[in-house]
Amino acid sequence: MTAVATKSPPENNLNERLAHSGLRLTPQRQQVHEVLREKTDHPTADQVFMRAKSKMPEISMATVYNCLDALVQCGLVRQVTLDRGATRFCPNMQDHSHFYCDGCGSVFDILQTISIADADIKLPRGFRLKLIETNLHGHCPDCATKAKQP
Amino acid sequence: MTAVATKSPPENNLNERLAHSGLRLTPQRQQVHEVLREKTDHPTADQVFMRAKSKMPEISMATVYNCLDALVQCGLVRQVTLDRGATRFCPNMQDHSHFYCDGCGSVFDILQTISIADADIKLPRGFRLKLIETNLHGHCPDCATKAKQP
DNA sequence: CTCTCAATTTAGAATAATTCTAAATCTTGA
DNA sequence: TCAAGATTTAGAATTATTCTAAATTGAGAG
Repeated sequence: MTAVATKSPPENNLNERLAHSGLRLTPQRQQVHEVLREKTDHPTADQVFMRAKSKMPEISMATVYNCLDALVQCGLVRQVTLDRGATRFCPNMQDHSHFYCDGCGSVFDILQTISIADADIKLPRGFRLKLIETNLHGHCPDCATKAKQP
Repeated sequence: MTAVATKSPPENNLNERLAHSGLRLTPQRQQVHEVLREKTDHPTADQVFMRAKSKMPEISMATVYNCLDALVQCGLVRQVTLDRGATRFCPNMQDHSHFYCDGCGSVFDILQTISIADADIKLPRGFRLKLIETNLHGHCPDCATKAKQP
């Protein structure tokens, strides 16, 4: 459902969203947000740290975690936990799911997904459903080929 | 799809499944499997370790991880990663999903789910889909109530 | 404009989760 | 009975995340 989400305004959106959650717009939060939007390859906190650091050398790991948490809290970033490894972060808030390759661990964006409306999930009384996270597991083309003729 | 999974035979199933993946049945693997079936509350590796240890005091953490990996590999146990915390383990292989409360972090089993067939996910050429993991996020009844009047 | 307060950032220590290592033990099949 | 390979073990090592306390920042009051 939900036709194409209202095109998210570029950057000013950030300030608004933060404010709405009672958070301030800081250069660090801006930087972290930018890093995520620049390359949407589901980086880990550590990768975000390194990328942000190249632009803003004094930024610290703790701040990166703080910023990521702030962005998640105000709904601009999603956390993606697919396996035992580090959590990844995704700035795409449009409905989409992730394909995780059990072979090589790569993550692929899959635009198709299952919306809350379509799913028609019936929860016990009192539960408030906010988000359905759909993770697809299997083999990517490369690993699927390798698996056939080892 | 897949009508009710063939009722899994009690324990002998374990040997069969392990063998099928070229793995041996060991007392430790048996114990870990038992621990998981005893209380299906999605324990972390550490919790499994403690429970197994109470029955088999010499078992080590490394072995617990080994056993869990073996059980996952041969399809008797599912890994559940819902947040930044430790991975949880679930011995219920029937289709079901997990509800994760963003408020208190509790995990609830939700029997309803979306099967591969129902979802009708269209993947790019070459991808092999093995499993759809559906994680529901939101607030459990307790936390939903608290959120209303803070 | 200056002061104060609360929010935020920072470095580094601390903790938690997971993996690795090398030696000991066990199992299986020849 | 033996050899080879699988498995377990303790503990070290690594990785991921959180915590702490001090320094910095920015907004609003006066």
